[in-house]
Amino acid sequence: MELQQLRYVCAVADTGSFSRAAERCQIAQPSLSQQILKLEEDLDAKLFDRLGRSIRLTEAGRAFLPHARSVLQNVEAARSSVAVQQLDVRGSVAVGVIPTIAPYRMPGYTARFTEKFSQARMRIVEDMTPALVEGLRDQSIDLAILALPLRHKDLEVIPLCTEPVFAALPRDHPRAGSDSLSLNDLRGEPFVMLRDGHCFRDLSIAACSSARITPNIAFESGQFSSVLAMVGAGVGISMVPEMAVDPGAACCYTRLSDARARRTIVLASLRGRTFNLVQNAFADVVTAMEHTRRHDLSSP
Amino acid sequence: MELQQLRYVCAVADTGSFSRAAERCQIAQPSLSQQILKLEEDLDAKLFDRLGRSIRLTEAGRAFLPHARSVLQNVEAARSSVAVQQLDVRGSVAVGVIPTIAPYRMPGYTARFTEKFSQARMRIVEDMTPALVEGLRDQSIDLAILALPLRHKDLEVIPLCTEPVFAALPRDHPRAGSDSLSLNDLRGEPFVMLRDGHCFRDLSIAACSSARITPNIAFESGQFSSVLAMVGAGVGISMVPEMAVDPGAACCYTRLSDARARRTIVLASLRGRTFNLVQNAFADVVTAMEHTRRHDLSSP
DNA sequence: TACTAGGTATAGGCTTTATCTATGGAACTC
DNA sequence: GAGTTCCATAGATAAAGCCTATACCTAGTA
Repeated sequence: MELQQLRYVCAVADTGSFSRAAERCQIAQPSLSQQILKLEEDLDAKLFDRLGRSIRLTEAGRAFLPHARSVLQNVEAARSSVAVQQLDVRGSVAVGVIPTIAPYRMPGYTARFTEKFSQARMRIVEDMTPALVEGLRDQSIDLAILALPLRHKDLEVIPLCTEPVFAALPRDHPRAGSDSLSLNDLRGEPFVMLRDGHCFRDLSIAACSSARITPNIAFESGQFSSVLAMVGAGVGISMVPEMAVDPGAACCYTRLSDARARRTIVLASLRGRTFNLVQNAFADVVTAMEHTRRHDLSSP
Repeated sequence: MELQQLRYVCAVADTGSFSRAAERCQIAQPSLSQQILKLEEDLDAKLFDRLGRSIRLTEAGRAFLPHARSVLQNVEAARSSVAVQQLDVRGSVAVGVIPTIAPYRMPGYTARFTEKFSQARMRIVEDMTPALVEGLRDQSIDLAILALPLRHKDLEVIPLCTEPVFAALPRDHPRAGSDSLSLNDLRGEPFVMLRDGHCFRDLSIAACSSARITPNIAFESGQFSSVLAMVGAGVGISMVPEMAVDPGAACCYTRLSDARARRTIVLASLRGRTFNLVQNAFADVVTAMEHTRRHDLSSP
């Protein structure tokens, strides 16, 4: 049984004639005849009585016809369900973001995105990198904004920006106000760091390692605002990415010259995944905003 | 979109793998891959994400899948609706019969038929030939039992029996008790005849014409029982087919030797029509019973 | 790193089949 | 009785489905 055959049956039932049905179906009459015969053979039942000039449904035909119509309607429903889904601006997107980016970027992303897609359902998950990677894999989140390095080959990343890392020093620190600073200059200082699990902690420690420093960690916190507060209180020094630099905190910031003192933010997704309209749009917003930011910074 | 493609999609969704789906569908994996790709192209949407080893439905796929399953179920429903209809012993049959046969044969037919098909719905229409022919054409009746001649090329007839015609004479008629009689012997007698419209009236008049008689019609009635009663009362003579011969009536019967004095009963149906199980069974019962009757009459 | 295994996409050939044109045959019309 | 209409049949052609072989990719492993 083929869908074409069902279309032909319906056409014959509607027009009451093989010839007119063939015309409506845009095929030659013998082709339609053959397909009807083939279907009848397949079903082992005649569907039409050929009574000279007129064609009439047999009882089997009357039993079959509503099902045939139903199948064809269903096929159209299947087709349009996909089309609607493809264009649906009410789709949903789940975005993961690490805590050391979330407060600085997500408000801007979501505001811009919601302007254009007010009907979309958006879910934001703030968690650390391993949880987000897992989320991408099990598709509980669609996109993630996080920092390199990422050594998962099943993920696809789009670079968003690379930002310098700044040393955060108490205002009364001897090096406060320096034009330039490297980690080597901070050897032996007590460090305030993010808690274990934060990728920026790993980045910081890796940068220290490159500078042959084993940091002496005096305090740990889960967020930069606490870190900066502790630095301002003189507990130690720290490193923060540019976006976390807060002039309101009682710290001095100096850009670190170390090659490793850079953080690259990326938009990550599962390699090979397909996205809906809303998900693609969110990704577009994020990349466009970061592109604009680079442009704004470099031009003036 | 083809039904095969829908089967493949369901198989992939069920097994989570193109290879296993191909195995289940009894085809080579590339063939299945091609068909899925073709469908995706047709729908202009990816249905599956190929993520290395595992396959997952996209959102479009999730939207599409239930419709695909529904279509396939519907196709099966269509197929089985025909199969059930073909085998349904609860089908219906409408049988037309002319009044000059009905009382003599229908009781036997229906009794035998109902024995085997107690669940069938049977409708019996007793009317004269033109109405029955019209009924066959508009399919308000499926089969008709009537007498030749029938010169409608759109009808198909199966002969059931050919019976002699008897002269019915009052018991005190001079020719009553004759071994042999022809219409010529009855020239000038007053005739009792069926009313206009009955085909046996036409047959009777045609037989008279062949014998060069223009019957003088003294009385007309709608049924043989009245005819015979009038004959017995001496109103006139008449002609009746063998099955109408009633020893209980006050008549003498003598077989007419005229070549035209014969009635052929047939089972008629619309040429090219298709019958359900019950209709075929009724036709079988009728022909079998008439065949048996001929056999019973000829053998002893 | 290289190699194997598991899985999908691509390429090329073969076979089936849906469609076409031309024609036959039956029934209806003028 | 010729012409028309309509469905079925026959033979040819072109498309499409399926096959085998193979390339390609990822993941796991020596």
